[in-house]
Amino acid sequence: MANIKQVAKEANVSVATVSRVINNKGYVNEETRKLVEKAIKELNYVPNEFARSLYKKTSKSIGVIVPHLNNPFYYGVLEGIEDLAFEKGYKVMLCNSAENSEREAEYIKQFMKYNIDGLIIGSNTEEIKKYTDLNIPLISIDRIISHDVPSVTSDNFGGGAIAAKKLVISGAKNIVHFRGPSILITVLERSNGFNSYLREHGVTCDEVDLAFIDPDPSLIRDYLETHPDTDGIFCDSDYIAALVLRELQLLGKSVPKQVQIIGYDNTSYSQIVIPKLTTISQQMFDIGKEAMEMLSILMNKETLGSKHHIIPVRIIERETTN
Amino acid sequence: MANIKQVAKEANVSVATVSRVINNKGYVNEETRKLVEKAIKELNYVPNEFARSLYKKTSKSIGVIVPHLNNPFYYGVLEGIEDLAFEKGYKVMLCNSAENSEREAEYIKQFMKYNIDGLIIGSNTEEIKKYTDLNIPLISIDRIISHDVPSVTSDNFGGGAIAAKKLVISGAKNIVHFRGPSILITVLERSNGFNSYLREHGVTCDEVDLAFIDPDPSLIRDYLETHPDTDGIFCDSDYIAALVLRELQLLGKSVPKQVQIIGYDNTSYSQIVIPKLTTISQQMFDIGKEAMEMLSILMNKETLGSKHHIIPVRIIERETTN
DNA sequence: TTGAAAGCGGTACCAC
DNA sequence: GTGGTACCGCTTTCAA
Repeated sequence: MANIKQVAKEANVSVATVSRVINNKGYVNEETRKLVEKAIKELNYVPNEFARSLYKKTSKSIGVIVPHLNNPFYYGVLEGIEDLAFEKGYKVMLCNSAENSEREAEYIKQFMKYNIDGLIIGSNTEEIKKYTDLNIPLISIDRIISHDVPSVTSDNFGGGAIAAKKLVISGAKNIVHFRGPSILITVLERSNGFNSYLREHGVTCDEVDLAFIDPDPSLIRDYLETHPDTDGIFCDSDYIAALVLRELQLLGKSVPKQVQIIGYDNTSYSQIVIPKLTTISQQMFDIGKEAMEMLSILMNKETLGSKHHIIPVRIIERETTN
Repeated sequence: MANIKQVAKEANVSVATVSRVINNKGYVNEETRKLVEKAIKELNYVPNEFARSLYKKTSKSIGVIVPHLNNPFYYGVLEGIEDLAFEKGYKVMLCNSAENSEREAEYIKQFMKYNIDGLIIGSNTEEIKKYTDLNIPLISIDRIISHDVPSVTSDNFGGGAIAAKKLVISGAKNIVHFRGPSILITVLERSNGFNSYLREHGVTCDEVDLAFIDPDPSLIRDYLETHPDTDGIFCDSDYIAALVLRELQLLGKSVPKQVQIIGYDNTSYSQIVIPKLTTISQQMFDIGKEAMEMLSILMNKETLGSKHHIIPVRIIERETTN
């Protein structure tokens, strides 16, 4: 691998001049520039980012922490982040914390060794202080971890409310919410939105907590068997909704005639089942993009207009509701 | 951020000694070590990896190029890679080429700026030379790109053959293969395995090419409508299989009585439909892990026992076959 | 067992 | 416009 010195020698100039050329900075004669560029090409020279970063104390890279990878939500968010980061010239160092606190800590340490310029967190494992102590620009996604830490979240409350509204308007009376794990703030927000609309309209509802990863179908079956009059179901993911639909069909229920279902996320699950799922669509890509946009503002030492951005959701009506 | 000098000052020793302590290398008095460790703790010191890499010309990081992210196969492979990489102390720089050659080239340039120690490619966009010219340890996943480049692939030929065998034994006569795009070598290998078993047993089959991302259901419907006697279907992904199942059900066909279906990948799609899909399971995680294992051998300048590893597949019989 | 110092590959200031 | 050079933070000889 050629270095700047060799290029300088080849072009018969000093390293300072080469540096000016590759950074497009300061005065350099057109002739000289041509010479240098020729040398660069000939030697196949690529500037060493370590040396550069060592001096500049910035790395043009950011860290992203997500709790899993096998989940369309984080997946989409990640794509949004990566897309804009690439455009802005930032590298993404990915940490899949796998819900493991030690793993996450080790990753953060690595991140710091690499002088990351900013961090996007979508994780529940650590206390806020661990992140703020890092003293670098910080954006939280999917939940607000503190008033001070800027965030991009999906409108979970609104999503719950929209689902409730649809179910109520369509005439459901006996409603159940198959939620994600209720330790998650996002799950609670959705619940709150869902319940508050129902309460206002004099409807009550049951709640069943399920894991997002590998939810246990027997919990669903048990509930449905013991509550045969259920006629409206809200699920915190399309995957759960597909599982619910499956159990209902095995029980001989007709959807949406006897029971209506609303899923969440608008993933491909919602389109491969019969009938296709009505679902709440989160703009994952937009969440990621917005987070990167805000982080980049912070990294440029500018200030954010508003700190907490909420990305709207919308209902996609398909065939599991009337 | 504290640096080595400050630590040295705090501990009243030279930077050389600090370096010896953090690297656990060379002689250092037990007393002095304690002193240094105390200073490190007090100043919350983390060695700067840029400076270190600059000197050592190695980065303890690898590059991984995948053609997409929204695909359970690459997803699983990535997890396998990441898992072992983390264990071995390597950072993973991810490139989602998004099937875009320019994007990939830009990423490779970035990788080189960061002195990656090795590269894992699972991409079809570039010619081999582009990769081998990099002159760093290289592993190809999912396909063999050249005799010289070590690879880890899934037993696609075997997967096709197993599916064919199952269908033939279960009595299917009019068989169709809903494939991925036939420009992909993996798709062709599966086809070859599938067809060669069928040929040996005197059965022919049709082939319909579909996109892996967003396959068009109307192509499936058209085929099924014009070939009502179809009784055995092999699909190159569970997602395609789920779509096929959906169309069959809409046409009033009973599965597996009238038509049998075999999917591919053993993803969650296979478990949410009724009936559950029989499918061919690829060990994505193992593929990733094996690739990282081989790469790490190469990076340690050791030589590989065998160059091309084929990871076996297995059939998971569920409810769409007899 | 420890320290001084050269050097890894760049950047940017200061002279000319 | 261009070149010399100190310096970024760390590793590793070499000498003491």
